[in-house]
Amino acid sequence: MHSENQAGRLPEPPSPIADDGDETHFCRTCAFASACQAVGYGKPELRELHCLVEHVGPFRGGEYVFRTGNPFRAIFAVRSGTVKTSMVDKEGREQVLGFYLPGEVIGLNAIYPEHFPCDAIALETSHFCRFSFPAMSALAARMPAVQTHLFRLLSKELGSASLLAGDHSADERMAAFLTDLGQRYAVRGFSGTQFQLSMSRGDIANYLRLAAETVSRVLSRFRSQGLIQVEGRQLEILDPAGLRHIGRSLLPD
Amino acid sequence: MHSENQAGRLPEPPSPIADDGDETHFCRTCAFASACQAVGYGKPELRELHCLVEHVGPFRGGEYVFRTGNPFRAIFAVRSGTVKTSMVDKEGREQVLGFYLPGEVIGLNAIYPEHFPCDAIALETSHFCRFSFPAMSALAARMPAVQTHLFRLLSKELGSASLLAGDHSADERMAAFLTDLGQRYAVRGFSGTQFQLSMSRGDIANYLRLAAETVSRVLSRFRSQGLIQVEGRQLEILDPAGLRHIGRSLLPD
DNA sequence: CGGGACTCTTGATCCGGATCAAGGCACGGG
DNA sequence: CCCGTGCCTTGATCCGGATCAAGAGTCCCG
Repeated sequence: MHSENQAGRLPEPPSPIADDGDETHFCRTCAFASACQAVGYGKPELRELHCLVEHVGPFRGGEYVFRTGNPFRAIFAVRSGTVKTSMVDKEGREQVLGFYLPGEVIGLNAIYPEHFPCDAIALETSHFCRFSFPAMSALAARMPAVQTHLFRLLSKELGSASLLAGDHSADERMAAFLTDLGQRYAVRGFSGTQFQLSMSRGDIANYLRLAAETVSRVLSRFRSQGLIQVEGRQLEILDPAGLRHIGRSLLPD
Repeated sequence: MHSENQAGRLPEPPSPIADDGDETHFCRTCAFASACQAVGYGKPELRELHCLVEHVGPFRGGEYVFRTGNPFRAIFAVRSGTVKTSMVDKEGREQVLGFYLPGEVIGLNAIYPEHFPCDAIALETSHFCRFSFPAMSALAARMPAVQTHLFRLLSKELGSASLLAGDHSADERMAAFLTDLGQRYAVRGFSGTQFQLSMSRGDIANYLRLAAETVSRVLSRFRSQGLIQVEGRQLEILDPAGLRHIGRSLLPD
C-alpha cells in the first residue's frame, strides 16, 4: 500500500475530501489528518504513520464493518459513506449508539475488552482507512504526537455522548441532532445546511430514544414552521439559528 | 511526596484499601494498581509511576475537586469517598454525568479540550491520588504498559455510558443502577450487597433522568417486594438476582 | 427550645410521547 | 402489470412518569 510514497516525497497537506480515484495520496478525510499536522507535514516520521494505513471497502449499505464479539485488531476512519454503531440487548432490541460521518473514527470503545462491544453497519456504500491498533500504539510509544492524538480522540468521544443525555423533549433532541450533524459535515468541508440523512427515521428515533412516529411528526412540524426543508432523506436547514436555539440545552457553547 | 520510598524498596502489592493513616505505602485503591501490576511489582520503572502521584484531600462533602473551565493538568483517582460529576447547561439546570467510587478515575474527559468540561463535587469527605497528566503521558511514552493502561481506562469509560441509554422504565433504570453500584463496590473489595448511597435521591434521579419522586417511589416498591432494604441512604440488596433480572436489559453480560 | 432549610415520602392530577392503526409511496420481482 | 415489502406519514388512544401538593423526619443554628 502506498508504495509510491514510501520511496518518494510525501504529498502536500491534503484537502478535506480524499479523491477516491487516487489511492496513492494520503487520505485527507481520515481523522488522522490532524495527527499528521501535529507530527508536521514533510517530516520523515509521517511516513510511518502513513504506511500503517490500509484502505478497505467498499462496504455496501447494510454490510457489517465489524460485529459484536469480533476480536479487536484495528480502528477505522470513515473515508466516505456513513456508519451506525449499535448493540443488541438481551431482549433482542437494537440500540443505536451513534452515527459516524467521513473523517470520524470507529472502534475506539473496543480497546479495553479487546473485542468489539457493538456492531458497526454501513448505511450506504462506504470506504475506510483501517489502522492496525497494535502497530498504531507501538508507533504512539515512539511518537508523542500520535499518542497525544489518540488520547484526544478517545477523550473527544467521551464528550460526545451528550446528545442523548437528560430528559429533553422530542423537539430539543431532534433540533440538536440536526444541528450537530450539520456542524460535523461543515467541519469536514461539506455543506452544513444541505445534506442527506443517510439513516432511516427508525434509526434516528432509536438513537434519540424516541418512536419513529415521533421523529416523523417533529420533522413535519419543523418543516411547517419553516425551520427545515425535508424531502425523504434530503434535508436542508433553512433556519440554522432557530434550530440551534431549540436544541440549545443539548448543544455545546 | 513519598520521599521514603524514593530511596528504599517499593512496598509489596498493596491491599485493596489504602490505609489513610499511612501515606507512605503505594495507594492500593487507586486505579493504577492494575498499571503497577502490568509494569510488574518490584521493577524499578514502577518507582517513576509511583513518584508522580500526589495524595490530595480531604475534600468535604459539597467541595469541588475541579470545576468547569479549569485548565486540565491532572487526573484524579478516588482513594476514599464518592464524587459526582455534573454539567450545568445554558438554562442553569444541572446534569449529573456520573458517580465515582474508590478506585475510579475522574478527569479523563478533559484531555482533549484541555479544560474540564464538567464539575466534580465530593459527596462526602474524600481523598484522591492526583496524577499530573503531562508527567503521566511523558511516562506513557516510555512505558508501554502505562500507555496501554491509559488507553484502557479511556476505552472503559466510553463503554460505561450505557446505564442511561435507551427508553427504559424507571424500574429497569433503578435496578440496573443499584446492581451496577454493587458490582463496582464488590470489585474493590467492599460489600456489593450492603453499602451507603452517598448521593441524594435528587442526584440519583438527575443521573437516571427521572424525577426525585419517582426514585423514591421505585425504592419503596422494591422494598415492599423484598428486593432491597432501604433506610435513608443505607442500602442492602436482599435479592441480587431479582434486581439484576429487572435491570438486565441495561446491564452487561 | 423553636424555627428554618433540606431531604425524603406519598398522594392526586396531567401531559408528552409511546403505541395502535391505517394509508401512501417507492421499489423490486414474478 | 400486480403484488409484496419496507419506509414514511398522519390520526386516535393510552399510560408512565413528570408535576403539583402536602406532610414527616432530620439537622443546624440562634
